[in-house]
Amino acid sequence: MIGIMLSMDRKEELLEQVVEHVLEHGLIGLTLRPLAAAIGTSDRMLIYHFGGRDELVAAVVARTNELSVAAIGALAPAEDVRGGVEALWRAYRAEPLHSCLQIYLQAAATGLIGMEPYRSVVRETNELWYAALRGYITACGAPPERAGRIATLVDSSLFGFHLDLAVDRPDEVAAGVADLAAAAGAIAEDRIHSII
Amino acid sequence: MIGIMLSMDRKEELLEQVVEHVLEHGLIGLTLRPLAAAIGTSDRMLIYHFGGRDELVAAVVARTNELSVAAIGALAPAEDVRGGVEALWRAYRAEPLHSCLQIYLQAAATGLIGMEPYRSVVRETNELWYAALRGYITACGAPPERAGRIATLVDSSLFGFHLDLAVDRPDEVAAGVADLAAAAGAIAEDRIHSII
DNA sequence: CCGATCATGTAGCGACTGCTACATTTCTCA
DNA sequence: TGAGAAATGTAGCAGTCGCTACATGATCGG
Repeated sequence: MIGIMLSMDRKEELLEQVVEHVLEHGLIGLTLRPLAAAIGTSDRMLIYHFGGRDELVAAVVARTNELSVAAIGALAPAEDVRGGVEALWRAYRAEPLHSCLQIYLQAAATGLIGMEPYRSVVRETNELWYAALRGYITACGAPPERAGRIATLVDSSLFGFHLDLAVDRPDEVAAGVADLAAAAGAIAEDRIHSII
Repeated sequence: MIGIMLSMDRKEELLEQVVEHVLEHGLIGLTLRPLAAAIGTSDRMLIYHFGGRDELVAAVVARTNELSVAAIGALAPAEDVRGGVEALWRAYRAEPLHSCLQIYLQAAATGLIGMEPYRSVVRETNELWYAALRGYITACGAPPERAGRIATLVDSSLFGFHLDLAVDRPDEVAAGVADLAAAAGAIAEDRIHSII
């Protein structure tokens, strides 16, 4: 029993180190031997504890998603939806969310072409992440019947901004986020008709 | 001279086949031998004509971006910006833009972790793509002084929707696009203050 | 028709991949 | 304390990677 407990601890300890390494060096092109050497173990042990590369990758993606969800959970609700969107955007640009979203991006891009286990694990993480985002939007005062609609708009757009910001145009994105926040606020307060 | 012409034609011919294969099977994990076998040549010849795997990948990303820009260029301008955003969204979901954007996503995700040639070629394609999008927004009646702001908002958000649509929630995205189109229209007509 | 350049086939190199067989050490618990 | 399980080290397997040396067709201008 204690042996099992200890082995679980060892696996958990390895996972934390692997996640730390992946957050810094990326998920695409990850291979066992360089990874193992970087965290002071061997490919032999990674396979022993996780069962194979696929399971290790799935565990990493799931864990980084947990970190993302926890980061949203730790975010203090803003006064209104518009302030919430801006607070979300600040969180997107800070750690740990910034690096976690990059991992998600790499997993999603790989999963889009059907590669497992990326495809499956990304689908699973999406539900948890979307629920967390919808919860935060609701906590910011969005009416529950429109929280899902707002969360979808904000989720997609902020992720697009995140990618654009990382790739190019670091300045012009700010205005876009402000516009998005204004639109989300208008939807929340049912003033969306004024812009339609 | 004719020999050179023929060799250029051969390289171009190979590139078209490679792009066709990549559009279908993805960019991440692309390797020379299976690719060559699929299009009826050998890794030896791909390296001979392109110089190496990196140059081949860069050529593929640049070419798919050209296809994307051409698709935007072939898009008839809408009556207003709001209609333009919805027309863009329809184009995003149809070929060839749908597959081209998936290639861009994979290249961007790989370039984000610093891997060359992805990082460099994605940066180069971004400028052409952004210019094409801004041009279309302008053609739809956006005032030039706000076309860049609108294009950034629309580009980031629609790409986020594209990713979300491919991964999950195919239904709930429609309302988000409509909201985005409304917001873009409001910005274009300087009615954005009404929602701020 | 001949030399030269281009194009392609053949074979293989060294490195790396995930993974495994086997032996060994370390630890736990009766 | 000793038996058994868990954890780890060592060595290597079969496969794939990008790439290249070498030889051979193919095609051209002179």
